[in-house]
Amino acid sequence: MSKKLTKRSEDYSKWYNEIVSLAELAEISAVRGCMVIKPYGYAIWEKIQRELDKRFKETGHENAYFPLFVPKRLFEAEEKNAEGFAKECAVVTHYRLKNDPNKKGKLIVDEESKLEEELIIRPTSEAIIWNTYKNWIQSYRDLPIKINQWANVVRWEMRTRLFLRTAEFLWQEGHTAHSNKKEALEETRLINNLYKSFVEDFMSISVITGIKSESEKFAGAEQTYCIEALMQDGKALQAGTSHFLGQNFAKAFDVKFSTENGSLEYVWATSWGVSTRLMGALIMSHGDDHGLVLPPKLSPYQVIIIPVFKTPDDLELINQYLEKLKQQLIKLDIDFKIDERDNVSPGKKFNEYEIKGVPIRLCVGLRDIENKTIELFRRDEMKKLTISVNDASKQIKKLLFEIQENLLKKSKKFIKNNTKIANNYSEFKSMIEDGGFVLAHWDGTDESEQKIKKETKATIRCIDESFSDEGICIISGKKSKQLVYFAKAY
RNA sequence: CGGGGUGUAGCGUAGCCCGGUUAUCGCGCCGCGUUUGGGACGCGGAGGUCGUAGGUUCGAAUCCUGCCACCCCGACCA
Repeated sequence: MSKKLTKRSEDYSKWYNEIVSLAELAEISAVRGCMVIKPYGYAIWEKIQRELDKRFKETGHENAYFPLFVPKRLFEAEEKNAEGFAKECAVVTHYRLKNDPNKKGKLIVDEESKLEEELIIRPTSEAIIWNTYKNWIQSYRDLPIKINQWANVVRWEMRTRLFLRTAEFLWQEGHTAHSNKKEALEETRLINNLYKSFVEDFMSISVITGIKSESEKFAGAEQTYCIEALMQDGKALQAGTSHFLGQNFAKAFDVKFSTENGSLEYVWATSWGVSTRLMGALIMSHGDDHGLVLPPKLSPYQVIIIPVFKTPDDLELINQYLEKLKQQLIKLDIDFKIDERDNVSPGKKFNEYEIKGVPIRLCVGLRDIENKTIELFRRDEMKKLTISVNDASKQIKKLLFEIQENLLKKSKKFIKNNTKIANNYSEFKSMIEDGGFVLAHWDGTDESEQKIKKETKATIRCIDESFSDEGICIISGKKSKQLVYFAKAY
C-alpha cells in the first residue's frame, strides 16, 4: 500500500507539513510552539551555516557569542525596540524549584527565589550586545566592529508553523558598529546584497529586494532592507533583513567614541539576520507533488546510489563495478551515499530519496554490469536516463551544475510571471486575490498602507529604491513617488 | 485575549446523536516464510489509564460539570 503526498494544489499547508515530516526535516516537539530539527533537516541547515559563515568572513566579519538572558533594564533601554518585542517575550522570574508540600513527587516554583530583576530570553540581541559594545568602544581606532553570532532566539508567537514561525528558532545575527553614517549604510546594503546572492546562488531562490515601509521596518531601526521571496501558493516570504540602526542604540546605551579630531560622537550601527525560516523558503520554493527538491549545493549529499541485488555476492559485484566511479566522484568533490539496506525494496528507496529531494539518483544492478551502464534519475525534472559507466562522473558533475541553474531559472520565472502592475484599486484587489507580487502606486502614508492591509490583507513587502516613475496612489488618489511591491505574506 | 472546533495505540481514524460482552480499521512496529529494476505479499504477534478530575447510572469512550492540551479563524509576527 502506498502513502501518497497531498498535492500542492489541493491543500498547500497540508502539503508543506507532510514534506517537513516525510522528508524527515523536523517535527513538532512536546514544547509548545517549538520544533525538533531532525538530522536530515539539520544537515541542510549546517550547509546554509557553513556557506554564510564563509561569506561573512570574506567580507570582514567575525563570530562571537553573547548571553541568552537580557536583564529587563537593558532590554527596555531602546524604547522602540523594547516596545516592538514586548508582547512576545519569555521572561525568567525565578531561579529555583522546590518540592510541592501538597503533592508528592511534584515541583513548584520557590517564591523565595524570585529575581530582583527579571531576565528576558532574547528575542534579538541588540540590547545585550550594545551594552557590551559600550565597554569595547572608546576611540575611532576601535571601529568598525563587525560581529556575527549564531544563536537561538525566542519569540512567543500566538500561532506557529514549522520553520516559518516557531517560538524558538535558530539564526545568525550580525551587529556592527561604525564611526560614520555612510559606512554603516554601506554595511547595511552590503549585507542585504550578500543575502540576495547567497539565496540565489546557493539556494536557487530568486528574491526581490528593497526597503521596508515605516510600519514594517524593524523596531528600533532607521531603515530596514530586505529580501522577499515568493512561495508557490502566491504568498510572499521575508527571507532576510538588514537594518540601518542609525545612532539609536548608541544613544540608548551611551556608546560614544573620540574622533580623529578629538570630538565625542555617537557610534553608528547595523544589525542583520537570516533564520531557519530559510528552510521553509526552500521547501515552498522548490518542492513539488513528489516531495522536496534540493539544489545540489545545499543537499546533504548530491548523489544517492541504490544497488539492486538479491544476494550478498551480487552486492559485492556491484560494489566492485562502482569502485572506479566512487573514486572519481570523490575526486570531483561530489558527496554521495550508497543505500545498501537489504531489507527495504528498491522501490521504497526510490520514493524515500525523492521525498528527501536528493538531486541525482543512480541505480545499479547486474543488468547494468552486463551492459556497462548506470541508470540515472534527476529529481528536478523527474527524468530517467541510462548512461555509460565510463563517463558517468563527468556527466553527473555537469548535471549537478545544470540542476542548480535550472532551479534558479524556474524561481526567477515564477516571480516574473507572478508580478503584476495594478493601475487602480479594483484591479489591485483582484490581483492580490490571485496571489503574487502586485506593483502599485502608494502615497507614502501609513494611513493608506493600513487601509489596504485591512481591506485586502496585502502588505507592502518592499520598496525598490531604483524605481522612480511618478503616479497616483491607488487608494487615496494622492500623488505617488513610485511603484511599491504589495503581497499577502507569511 | 475574542469566535469556532477537536482530544480514542507511535501516526491517521470508526464508535458518541440513541449508554450494554473482549473498543474498529488502516499505516507503522515485532516474528517466520516467500520476495527485491518504482512505495512487496502471506501468516502470526505486541501495543490502549478512550486528554484529565468529578458527577449521573446496575453499567460510561458514549450523558452532565469543571479543568487541561491542541487545532482553525481573528489580533501579533523572522
